[in-house]
Amino acid sequence: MSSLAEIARICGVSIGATSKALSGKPGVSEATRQRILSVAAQHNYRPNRLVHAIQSGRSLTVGLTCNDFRDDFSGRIVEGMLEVLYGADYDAIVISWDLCVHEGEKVLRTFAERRVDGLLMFPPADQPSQAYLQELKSFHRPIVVVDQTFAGVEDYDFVGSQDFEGGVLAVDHLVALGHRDIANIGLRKTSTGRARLEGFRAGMQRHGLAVHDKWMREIQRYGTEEAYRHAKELLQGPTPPTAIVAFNDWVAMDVLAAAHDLGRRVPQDVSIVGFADLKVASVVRPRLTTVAQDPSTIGRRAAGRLLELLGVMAPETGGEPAPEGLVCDRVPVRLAPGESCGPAPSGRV
Amino acid sequence: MSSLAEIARICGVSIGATSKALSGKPGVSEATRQRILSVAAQHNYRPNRLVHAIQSGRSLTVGLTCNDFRDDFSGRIVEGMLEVLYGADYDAIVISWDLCVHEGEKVLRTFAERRVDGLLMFPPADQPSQAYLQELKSFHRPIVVVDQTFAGVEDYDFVGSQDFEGGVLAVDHLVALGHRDIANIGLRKTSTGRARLEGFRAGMQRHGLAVHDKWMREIQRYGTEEAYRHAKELLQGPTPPTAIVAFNDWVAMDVLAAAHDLGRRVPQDVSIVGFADLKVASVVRPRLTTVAQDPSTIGRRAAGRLLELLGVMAPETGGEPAPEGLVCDRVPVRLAPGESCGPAPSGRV
DNA sequence: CTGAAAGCGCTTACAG
DNA sequence: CTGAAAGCGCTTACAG
Repeated sequence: MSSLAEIARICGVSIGATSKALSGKPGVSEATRQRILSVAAQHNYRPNRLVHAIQSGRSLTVGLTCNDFRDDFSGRIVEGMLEVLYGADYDAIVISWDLCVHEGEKVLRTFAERRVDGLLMFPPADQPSQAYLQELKSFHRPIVVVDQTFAGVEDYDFVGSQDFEGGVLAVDHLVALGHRDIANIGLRKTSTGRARLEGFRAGMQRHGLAVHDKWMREIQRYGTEEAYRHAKELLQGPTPPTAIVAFNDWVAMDVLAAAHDLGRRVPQDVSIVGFADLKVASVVRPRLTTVAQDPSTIGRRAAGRLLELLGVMAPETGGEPAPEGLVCDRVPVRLAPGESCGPAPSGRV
Repeated sequence: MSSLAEIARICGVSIGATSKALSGKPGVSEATRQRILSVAAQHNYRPNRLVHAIQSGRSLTVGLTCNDFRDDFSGRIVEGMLEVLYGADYDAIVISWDLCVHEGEKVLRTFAERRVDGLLMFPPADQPSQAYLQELKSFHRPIVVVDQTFAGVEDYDFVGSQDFEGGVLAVDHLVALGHRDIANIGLRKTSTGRARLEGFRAGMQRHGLAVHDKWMREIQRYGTEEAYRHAKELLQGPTPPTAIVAFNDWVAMDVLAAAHDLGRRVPQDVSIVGFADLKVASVVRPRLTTVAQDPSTIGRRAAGRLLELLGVMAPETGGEPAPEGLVCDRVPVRLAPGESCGPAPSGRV
C-alpha cells in the first residue's frame, strides 16, 4: 500500500503539496495536481482513513450490536441501516448480540477503543448483563435502541414499531369476523411482547370482550416447542378459543402446525393472526394473516436518527433540524390479510 | 475521551512511561505502574486502536461483503464468522452485497481506505459488476469466498457446502422410496445451483434413471412466483413426476404451496426435497425433507481460514500449520428426513 | 527506572 | 505556488 510520502517522492514534490492535490484543496498549480493525481492512480494510492479518524476525532464508524439476523425481519432492518449509513460515508462494525450478552463489557470496550462515533443497539429477547449496562453508562456517545427496549436504556433514543396498535389491530380484525373467544400466545419477556399484549387487552376491552386467563399463554422464547405445546393445549381444551393471536409469525407458524397436527382446519375451526409479515407468511398455506411491520423503514430511521445525533444529516432528511429531546419513533403497522382468519364458527354462544 | 497524554500529565510522569505501564510492558516501577493504572481506570481511559492500527500496519478488521441475511442460513454463517473473528480480537465491517453489486468499486475502495486486513465475500445470486472484479484485483489482501463462487474469483480460497453430494443424496433418498419420475427446479445462475444440479444428474444416472427435459425447470431467483409457477406446471402436466427436488427450502416451500393449491397431497401424491434445512423446514406441515447444510461451520471455517491467511491462528485450529495453496473447503451435508417424502405412488409404469 | 525523541500517515496553518 | 514544521495519539528504541 503506497503512502502519501511515496507518491510525493515519485513526483518530486512535498508531502503537503501532494496532500492538497489529492484532497482537491487549493494551493497547487493545475499542472502539479494532474501529475500527482496520475501518479497516485498508477500506484493505486488509497488514503488511510484511520489517520483521518485520529486527526478529526471522527471515525465515520458506528457500532452495531445486532439481533440474530435469522429471518427477513432482522435482515431488512440491518439492510436499511447499512444503506443509510453508507450513504453518509459511514460504516458499521457489527457484533452479534449473543456476544454482547455473554461478554458485554468487553464488546463495548472494543467499540470505545475503535472509536466508533455512535451505537445502534438492536437486541433480541435476551437481556444483557449488568456489566454491559454499566459499561454503556460510560460510553458517552450517541446511542439509538432499535425494535425493542429493556431496563436500563430508557435514556436513549428509540426506533421501533407500533406494537401496541398492532395488538389492537389483530383484535379488531378478529372481532369484525365475529370472533369473541380469542386467545393469545405472548412473549412478555420483551418490550414488544408486552406492548402487543397491552394492545390486545385494550382491543378486547373496547369490544367488551372478556380476557380469560386460561387463554392467555406466555412463552419464554420463540423457535422452541413452547408455542406449539400451548397451541395444542388451547385447541384441545373443553371450550377452545375460535381465534389465537400470536406474538409473531414464528409463533403463528407453530400454532398453524399444532392445528394441523390435531386435524383442525384453519381458518374454519380456528383463526390465527401473526405479527411481522415475514417472507414465510405469504409462502405457507394457509397464508398467514399478520400485523405487518416495516423493518426496512425501522432500520433506515434508526440509522438516520443516529446520524442526526452525530450532527450528520441523513441524505433523506435534507436540511431539517434534528428533533429536540429524546426520540421515540414508532413506525406504523398494518393488518396484512392472509387466509388464516375466517368468520367465527357459528353455533357457539 | 481522555488521552495517554492526559493520564501522563495527571500522574506527573512521561507519556512513554504511561504507555509502558498500561500495556503491561517492563520498564516502570511497580509503584508507578499501579498509580498510572488507577488513574487510567478512574478517567475511563481507552487506548486508541486506530493509532495501533497505523503503527502496526494491522487494523484487526476484516471486510464482510454480505448476503442479504434474510434467513437463518445466512444468519448462522455470519454469526459463525463473527464469533471466530471476535475470538481473535478481530472485528468485521459489514456491507450488504446489494451495495457491492450496485457500487462495487466504491465499496472495495472504502475497505482499502479503512485498511481492512482481509475480506470475507459471502455473495447471493447476483453477479457483481465488472468494476467490482476489477477493483478486487488491486485489493492485495487475503480474500475468502463463502458459500458461492462466481466468475472472476477463482484465485481465492473458498469455503462452502458439498452441493454436488447433496444433489446426489436427494436422488438417492427418493429412489430408495421407489421414485423414478423425478423433476428438478434449479437455479443455474449460481454455482451452488449448478453443483446441486450436477449432483442430481449424476445421481439419476447412477440409478439408471432418465432425466427428462420437461421436468428440468430453471428459475432466475427464488422468493418470487417463478418456482410456484413451475411447480404448478409440473404437477398439472399429463404425466406429472412423483417427486420434485428443489434448489433450496424456499423453492421447496413454493412447491409445497403449489401442491396445496392444486389439491395434491404431500407426500402421497408428490414427494418434495429441499436444501438448507432452514428453521422453517421443521415448522411447516408437512415438515420438509431437506438436504441439511451446516451454516455455522461454514462461517466459522471461512473466518478461520481468513485468519490463517492473515497469519493469525484461529482459536480452534491450535498450532497446526496453514494448508498450502488454494483451499476449497466443502462442509458435509446430510439428508434430514421430514414428512414431505413418501413411497412412490404405485400403479405407475 | 525514567524521559526526550523519532516515527506511523496524514492535514493544516505558517513561512518563503 | 511550494516546502518545512507542528500535531493527531500512540509505541518503541535510545539516552540519562
